[in-house]
Amino acid sequence: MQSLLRNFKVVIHESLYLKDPETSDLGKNIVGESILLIDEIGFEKFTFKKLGSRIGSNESSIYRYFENKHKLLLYLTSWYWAWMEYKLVFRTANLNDTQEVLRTAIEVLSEETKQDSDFSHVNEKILNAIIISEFSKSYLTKEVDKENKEGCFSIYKRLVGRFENIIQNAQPNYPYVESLASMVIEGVLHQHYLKQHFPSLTSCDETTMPHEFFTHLVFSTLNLSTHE
Amino acid sequence: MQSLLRNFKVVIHESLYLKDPETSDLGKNIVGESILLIDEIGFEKFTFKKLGSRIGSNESSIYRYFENKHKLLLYLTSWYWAWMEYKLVFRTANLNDTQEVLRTAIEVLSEETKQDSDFSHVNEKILNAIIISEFSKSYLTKEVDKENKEGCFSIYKRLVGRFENIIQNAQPNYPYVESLASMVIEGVLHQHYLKQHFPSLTSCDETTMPHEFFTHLVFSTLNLSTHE
DNA sequence: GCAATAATAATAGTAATACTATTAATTGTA
DNA sequence: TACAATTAATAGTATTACTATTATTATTGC
Repeated sequence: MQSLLRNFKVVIHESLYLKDPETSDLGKNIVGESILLIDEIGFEKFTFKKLGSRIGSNESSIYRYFENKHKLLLYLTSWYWAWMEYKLVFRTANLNDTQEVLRTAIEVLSEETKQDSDFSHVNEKILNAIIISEFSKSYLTKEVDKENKEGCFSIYKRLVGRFENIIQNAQPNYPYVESLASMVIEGVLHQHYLKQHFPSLTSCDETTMPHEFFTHLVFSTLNLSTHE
Repeated sequence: MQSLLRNFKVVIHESLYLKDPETSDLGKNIVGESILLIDEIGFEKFTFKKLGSRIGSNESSIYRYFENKHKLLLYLTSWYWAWMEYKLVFRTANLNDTQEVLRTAIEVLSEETKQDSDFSHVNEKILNAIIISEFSKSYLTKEVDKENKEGCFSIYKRLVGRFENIIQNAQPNYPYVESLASMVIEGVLHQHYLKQHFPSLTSCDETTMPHEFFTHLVFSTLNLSTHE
């Protein structure tokens, strides 16, 4: 997988940037370091000025790549979901059994990113961490409908759509595919967050992984046995 | 219920305010109008200055009640969850069957607030709307652990705890109560948001209510029949 | 009814944010 | 070498998120 990922280039909707950050060292640096800085100080306190001084570059140079920090967040989240989609498709590719596909999909969606796969300027482990705490902020805004029309969330929606298909294939009669798919993808992030900050509100800990909870949930909701 | 609610006074942890807004007209006005203003322009663009000019009062006067806008949001969300807890307890009070209690609880948690119950300065319908789009922002911050220790989220945690008990009573063997409870409460808000802004990602629409999806989900996960 | 006290309003001021605009310096490429 | 594109540096603006001070208005205690 490592080597395959080396050839993986994320295609991000061009309304999310002014200049494609993949086309220059500065651009890659902006993306790579913004992930680390957002993780350290949180999105609210993150500014282009701070990022500039961190990468030894100027505030205004960053503005040539991204309109503002919100668009940068949209870029990073799109990157993450494109990467997740890639993992999902790859890991379920050669499976024949629809239930096996479903089980694997839930695993891919809910597993922690253990280590930086290190095929690019992006640290996926830390990107995963900021998705858990910042993703919601990318769409819980007053501009959501406008940005949605512009295609800012298309990668995420495509991923949810893929997961919907996987669910539907495993259980063609289930009537709430869309809600189940979106709830699991969002719920996984939420459970990871609770594990870190509100342990009393989750059953997930060192011994119980989110994926166990979600596998049980989805399979019993779909009236399928988990073979466990 | 209307008349009972008239006697209902929400007790909010005092670390969330500098001066209890319930003790003056200005305070009540701050709370009441902040809900409307946040709903109109969104939490990011909401400022005490704008609120001040809206209520014909001064910015600095608002600072005597709330340390900053984040604390005000914590106050409003606590108020909402306290009100929800009240509705939950009240509506499940005289039910004997544990499954009936569970069904009702899911209904209370996932139903839309249809109209302002008008027993206070708070418009619950609009408060419900801002909870859907702003609640996550109250805890997805770098200060979450510190504020959690101070008790800022205790009402919410208590509500989740109550729902956990309801689930556990209906099915004592279920191993993921905490996660199921927290996921449903959060998931309800998420499905409502999707319904408004990403209809393709949810099965909920004019004819299908979130509560149907969640009832089916919870009952099948707990291996209980829904009698439907 | 008056004084004391508390609450509110008005004003001013600060550091930081979220940008935009202009010009200068550097680098790549034909 | 030249000229185009990129990046850096500087400056500037309006707004935000406050704090501090003083003035005014209400409330309550005696």
